[in-house]
Amino acid sequence: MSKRCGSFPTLKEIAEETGYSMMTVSRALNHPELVQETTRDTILSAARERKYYPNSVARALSSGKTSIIYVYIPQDYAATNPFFMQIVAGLGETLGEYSYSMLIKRSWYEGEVCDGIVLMGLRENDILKAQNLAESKNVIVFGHVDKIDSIDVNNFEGMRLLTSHVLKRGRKHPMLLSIDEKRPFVHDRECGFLSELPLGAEKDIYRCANEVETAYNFMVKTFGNNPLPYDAICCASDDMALGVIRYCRDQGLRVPEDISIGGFDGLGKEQLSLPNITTIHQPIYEIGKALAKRLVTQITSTTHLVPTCEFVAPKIKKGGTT
Amino acid sequence: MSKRCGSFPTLKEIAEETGYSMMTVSRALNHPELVQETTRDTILSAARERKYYPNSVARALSSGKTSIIYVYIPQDYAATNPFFMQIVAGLGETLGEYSYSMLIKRSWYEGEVCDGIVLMGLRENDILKAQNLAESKNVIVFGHVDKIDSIDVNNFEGMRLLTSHVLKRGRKHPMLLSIDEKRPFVHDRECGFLSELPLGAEKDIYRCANEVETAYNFMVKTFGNNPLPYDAICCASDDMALGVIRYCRDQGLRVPEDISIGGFDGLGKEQLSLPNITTIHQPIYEIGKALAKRLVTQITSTTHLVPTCEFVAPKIKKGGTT
DNA sequence: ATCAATAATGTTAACGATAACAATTTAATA
DNA sequence: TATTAAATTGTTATCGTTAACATTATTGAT
Repeated sequence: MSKRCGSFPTLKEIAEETGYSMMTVSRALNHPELVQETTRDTILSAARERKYYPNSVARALSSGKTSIIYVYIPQDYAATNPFFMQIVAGLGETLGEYSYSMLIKRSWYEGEVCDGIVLMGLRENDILKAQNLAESKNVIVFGHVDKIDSIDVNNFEGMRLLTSHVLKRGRKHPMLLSIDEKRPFVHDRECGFLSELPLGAEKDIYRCANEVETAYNFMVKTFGNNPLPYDAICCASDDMALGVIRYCRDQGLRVPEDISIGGFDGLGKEQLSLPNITTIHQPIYEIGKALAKRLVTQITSTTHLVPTCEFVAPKIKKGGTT
Repeated sequence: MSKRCGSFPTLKEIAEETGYSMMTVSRALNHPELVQETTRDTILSAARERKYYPNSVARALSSGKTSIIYVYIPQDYAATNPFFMQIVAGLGETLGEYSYSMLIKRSWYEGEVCDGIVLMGLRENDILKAQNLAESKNVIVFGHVDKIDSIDVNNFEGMRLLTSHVLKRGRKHPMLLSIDEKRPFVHDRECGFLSELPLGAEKDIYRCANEVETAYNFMVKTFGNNPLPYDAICCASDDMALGVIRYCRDQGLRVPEDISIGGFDGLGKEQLSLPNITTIHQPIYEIGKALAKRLVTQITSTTHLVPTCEFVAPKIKKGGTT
């Protein structure tokens, strides 16, 4: 049978039992310094004995503060995506420290009642809605968005690092296997790749869907059994790198002796290959914590904060494939 | 600056604008069949135009229903633990289908206001509290608990499967590297191991902490460079199996030619070894979905449901280590 | 045409807490 | 001692919505 609130007392009952007004009871619990010591003791011990717990819903309605942060995980990503799971873990960790709870949602609209909102994986057509939302609510975004407080991985720098790394190891002709989506992070990674190469390297960028199988098939279809015109392959994800490694080995190429292969993400998949893939590690968990901290700052700040986008530089995690 | 509810209208304002009472507006939105078609149209279009969104907090206070499910992830587990993340993902998936939201918490007390509660990873001293809680609230537990609706992996059957598998492959003397914790799931796995062996096999159960390094060190300390008196090692987790594999290879033993090694969990770690570890795969994501479904049933049921513990049998995922 | 049943809307009172202001008591100062 | 400031407690209104009951309008049956 559906169970209701149980038998816990309300503030009113505690007030009646102790003979004080509801307001004094409320104060004894929330602002004990405003209440005389003796009454405070009376009230607090009565509350403890009768197992009084404040009703968070009533409190939220009255005070306008919910202590709840809405976290939106876009529906078009699997909920088990380690990327989002790590961010959520980081968020939860830090929000908890500030006594905020985290409400996970998979679709969003403008009318939610909460103290703050975390958005991530925004698509082009969500951005305007998000900027709107940010005018009346405390919002923080994972990913680079104008006019909203946001934190992003420096994808440009990440791919620049990887490209520079293979060049330093003596490779002359790297290609980039990029992701077949029009997303800012993809573009940034491509620019990072180009920044380390002479003009004209655009032709060395290839694109396909971000999956092991697809990357493998793409390589087969594009290069078949012909000799590869490249001596290094930078991949926009570790998944793709796994597919590419398989293709190269199929072709009898030794990694890293004959060809260098680098990945991007560093969320664990790089360990699925032996030797481990050299990858660009995104500190996702730490970013989750940083997002939470910034959001709390925004909520508790009394002055208007200028929206800022912070870029976190990822680090290279050297494996054995380069 | 801390931002408030923004400029969204309340139900009262919609009522005033359309000339109807608040109650009629409320009904038009929640029980449209009770309202005349013409008024319904007037109200609904006004609501849409003015971007009215019901205040979920007020609704919850008034109706006593929050549409929120509290999910407790024990504090002594990392929030990034794939085990919990997978369950949470499954929970979120199914709860969303029933329009429930999921509030992630890391510590719990009895006075929460919510429609239902999911508990997992309960310790001995939490169980009584949980049973208490379940008397007045809708509670479901991951893990076997008396008197509360719960779902658990059949750990006995899982380890029995693994043990039986290595025996069928011709091994004669398997040992079990179990986890050094007094938890029911550990005990069940040990019993599953024993069930396939002749009496006296208790002496073949060893225990250490559930970590790669610890398992490796334990093996070094226990068996050193002496010849192993076993031809198969069942491990209570894939992490431990990884440590054991390293030890065996250090000793010059070939896996699986000289010795069979099996793991438990099947959450991805089994792929970190080449060949992949033969493991017992726990369908955690599906269990998350099942937990959600059972909880929703409990919430919406009008009759008292007898608490049941459902055991889900895990399946063996054959790798190359046995 | 009358009355009962039904449909459509309205009124009042919660839900459980806190904010804002009012009143009282106590302490401190001149 | 008078007077004011500070500390303590109380009163009232409010947050935005829905449940329960009350009213009015409409329909159908006799």
